Amino acid sequence: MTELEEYIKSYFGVKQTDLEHIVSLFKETTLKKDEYFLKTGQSCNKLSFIKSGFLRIYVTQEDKEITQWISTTGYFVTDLSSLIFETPTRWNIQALTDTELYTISKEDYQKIGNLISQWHQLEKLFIARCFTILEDRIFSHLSMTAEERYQFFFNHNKELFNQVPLQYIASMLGMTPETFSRIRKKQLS
Amino acid sequence: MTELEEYIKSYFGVKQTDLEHIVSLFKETTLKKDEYFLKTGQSCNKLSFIKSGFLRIYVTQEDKEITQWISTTGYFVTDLSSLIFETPTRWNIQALTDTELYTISKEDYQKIGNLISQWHQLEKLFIARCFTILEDRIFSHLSMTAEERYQFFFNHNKELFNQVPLQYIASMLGMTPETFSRIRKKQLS
DNA sequence: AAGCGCTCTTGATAAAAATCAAGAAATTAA
DNA sequence: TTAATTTCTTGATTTTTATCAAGAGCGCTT
Repeated sequence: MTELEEYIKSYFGVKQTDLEHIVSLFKETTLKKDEYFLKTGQSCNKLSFIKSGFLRIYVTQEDKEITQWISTTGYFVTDLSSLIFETPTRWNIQALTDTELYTISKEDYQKIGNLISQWHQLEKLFIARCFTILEDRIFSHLSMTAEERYQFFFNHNKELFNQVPLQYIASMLGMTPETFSRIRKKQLS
Repeated sequence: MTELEEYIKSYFGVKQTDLEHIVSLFKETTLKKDEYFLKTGQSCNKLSFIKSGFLRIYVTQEDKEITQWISTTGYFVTDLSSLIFETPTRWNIQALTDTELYTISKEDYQKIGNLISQWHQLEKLFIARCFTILEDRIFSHLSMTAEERYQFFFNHNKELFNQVPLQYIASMLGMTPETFSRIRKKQLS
């Protein structure tokens, strides 16, 4: 679980004994391609760190799917709102490829707070970071055209473009696959 | 400061002595119309609860202004990212009307954590709530047309429509004032 | 290798939204 | 109250994006 340790250490700088304790609560799990991590209506009862693979967060709305995000190696996946407030989730989270995860249950996750004094502080920082990412995303919708959103996302996530179906990236950027394809053609030439 | 007390009590359910302590750290402040709460590039060093009035959060970009949000009575105003990570803010926050606030400095705010054991836990919940709101907003951009966003926002924030310039609401919903005006005309008839 | 399903591309067309420009309407100031 | 300023509306036009439809490319399976 070196990657997970590295992540927690670098982001949260907890001391070694706490770090080991936290990491020990995560178990290795896997998902086969197309299996679900979470389904609409369920309450999210786990948090996972992605060791390898891709997961797509989406909803189905009137016969079409809207992809909210694609998560991959080195990031966490969960439904924060559902995990924290114990509400039913709106999202489906499905594996786009075979996926390896380090997973902690909600119960164990909640226990950490009792064992490590600064945990809520760290959690706060983690959620605040997620908040900041969303804030940037909203701003991109208020201030950029589809083409600009494409360009910006491409510059920051080149790898993704040859590893997952492009239609999902189109959706998460708020455009149709056709528009995505036309913009892409322009950028390539 | 009854409103502020009510808010903290109902959202965070802290015990009475803690509640009084927290509230005592807030000071009454005011802003005249058009004065700034925060300006682009500054580090946000305060958190305020709005007693009365309206504040607009916006940025200037290539000669035009993009409004990110309008905050009003009964809500908090700050730049969370800047407050927590001590980074320079991208936003301007300006009073749209004369405004009364209950304001706590970053220093005092940070002190609460040392004095009230569950504070970070409560902070976490607060930020998670903000996260959820942004998540909904992104989803509205991925799944709704300008007209649908108008309708949805109108249904949930009717009051705002006759209290602040509509161009700002247009901008925060991601459309031009002209488009906003045309949609509005349709909805009125 | 042929057939199937899925993804991506392309073209034609329609719809949505932005832009530009002018003028009302409403607010604020003199 | 009138003038000045700001905000909102309207129309004409352009640009952007979505929709619809068809076909190309590609990997899988058998």
